[in-house]
Amino acid sequence: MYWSRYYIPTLKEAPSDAEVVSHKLMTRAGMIRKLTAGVYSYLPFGLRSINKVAQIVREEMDRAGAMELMMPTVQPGDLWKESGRWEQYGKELLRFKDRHERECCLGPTHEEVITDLLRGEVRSYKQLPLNMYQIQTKFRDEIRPRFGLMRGREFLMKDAYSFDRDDAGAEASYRAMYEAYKRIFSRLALRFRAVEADSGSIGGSFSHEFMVLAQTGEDVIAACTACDYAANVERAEVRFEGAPDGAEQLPLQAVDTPGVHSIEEVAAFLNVEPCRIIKTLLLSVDGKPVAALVRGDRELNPLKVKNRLDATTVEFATPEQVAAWSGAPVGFAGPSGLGVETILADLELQAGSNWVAGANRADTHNLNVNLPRDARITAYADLRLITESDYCPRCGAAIELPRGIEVGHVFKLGLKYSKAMNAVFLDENGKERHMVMGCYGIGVTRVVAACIEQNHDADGIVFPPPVSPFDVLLLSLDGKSEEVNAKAAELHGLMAGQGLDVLVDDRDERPGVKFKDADLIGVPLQLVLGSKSMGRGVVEAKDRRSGEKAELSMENFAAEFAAWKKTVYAGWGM
RNA sequence: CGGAGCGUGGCGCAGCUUGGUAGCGCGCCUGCUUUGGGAGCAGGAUGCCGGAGGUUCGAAUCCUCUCGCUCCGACCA
Repeated sequence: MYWSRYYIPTLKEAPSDAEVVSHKLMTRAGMIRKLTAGVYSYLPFGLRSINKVAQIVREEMDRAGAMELMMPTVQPGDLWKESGRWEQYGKELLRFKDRHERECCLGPTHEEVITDLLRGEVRSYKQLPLNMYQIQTKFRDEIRPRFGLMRGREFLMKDAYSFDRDDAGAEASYRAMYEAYKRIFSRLALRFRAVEADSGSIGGSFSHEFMVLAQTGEDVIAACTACDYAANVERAEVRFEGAPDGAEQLPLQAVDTPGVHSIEEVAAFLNVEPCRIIKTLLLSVDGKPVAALVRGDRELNPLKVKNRLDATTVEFATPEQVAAWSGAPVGFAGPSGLGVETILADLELQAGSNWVAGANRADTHNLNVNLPRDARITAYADLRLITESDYCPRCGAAIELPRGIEVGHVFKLGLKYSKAMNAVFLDENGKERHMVMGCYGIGVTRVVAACIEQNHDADGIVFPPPVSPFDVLLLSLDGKSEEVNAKAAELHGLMAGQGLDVLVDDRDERPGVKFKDADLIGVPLQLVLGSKSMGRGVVEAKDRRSGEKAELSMENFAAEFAAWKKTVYAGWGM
């Protein structure tokens, strides 16, 4: 490919609405253009990268025994009513009516369609297991699209669905996908981690997320420094095995704390450490009041409350609810005498004594609160967010909290959809049974964005070779020289003959422009051909990642290029 | 959804406070020179100043409405 006939509209400046580095660089490198909030056109250069990722995904899905199909983007509302998600899914589901006033939606995911498809086809256990996938445009009307391709409304996703006879089969399908995902992200030369995750709104019991590690990630991972335990902090277990401190229980004492609301204010006013205070969070769990107690220096993980109570919604109480339930304004709720039926306390609170807590009365706190004596605790449970000072729940080693970008998610769906939509088959005994399902997603366009978040420098994108739109960028300086042009064509043909995608920058531009653009667009292997180096019989080579330069002799180019390429790829762990 | 901000040639911005008929840098086109890390000179093209309404002799500028975009928040006991 010759740049003079290709379209890569590079920009010196990023548009002012681009905030994150992948969005800026993808725009500047001529990969994408925004059409409207969260919706992008993929330009030729960007699409090549997307297609490279998609191809690797495809190969590994096929290898794992999944079959590619393609389902519709426009889906009938009736199907979603059948699964119950027409009501559940909320505004992210873009709904509209067709000319016959029939309710429709744009597919944010395809459980309903695939379940509907296979329930009409699969009759016998002999036809199972099945795993089908597609690589297709999804639309999710996000509350707030942002970060370019990282959280768009329209994006390209690979979604796979497995159907099995029983739990053991479903487990095998899940493991196969988990392994396929590890292969995929390894092949893409990304630094990633598979983490335990909450299963979220799609449903199912547990799941794993695949996180591309990057400082700019929206998710925080709790990762063990010793074993391979890793979990989304939303899910990460916190072990507490401390014994009661055995201190003498002092009498409960109310003190005036006028206008003292927050933990920091209480700590300062009463001159106690935040870790000696009980934070009482009032929550509305499926509309009912629940109190959750954690140590003052800790943060509640609402998801743990949700899972503990097997609830569907957990929200922080409004100031009005706080007043009604605790009998005091916000800032003075406490466990003793609290008129809320369900009071959960974090494990850490079981061990301590003589706590400071709100008194459920305006401008008043209690000293020497001892939970067994002064409060009615429904249950002690792991309720809080993990911190860097906690230890691995598996092996006890130190925990670190790197950030990541979720690029893949594997779920066990169980019978959720097969029951709701009556997807059944006949087993060996002629008995009707529900298919056991799993679903597995990879955000293809997000993989490209996440890849750039992870791999860039001050000059631009630093593509890992498997994700790069082209394998080699050959800068042809001195484009007016017949000799240089002929040599460029020769090298292009030679490398293309090795199966490489080669881009030759033959534009009528000054060398500086070409160098800058080369670094910006991030092709991993850069070759420079100009009168100067030609005179010495060499081609200059630069590893975009390390910046290291080499010289390849023209006489022995094929061999020297192959060797150089190998060392560059080795730097990527390939 | 709540809060804040921004819409002016392709991109980045100034002009708006104090109304007088639009400007800068980059990019683009032509020519000459230049050619190893975003060249120089000369010439040139490109704006319904987001849209609608209003005030005014006159609106990019003031007022009202509207559309679009961006950011922040949704951990507070």
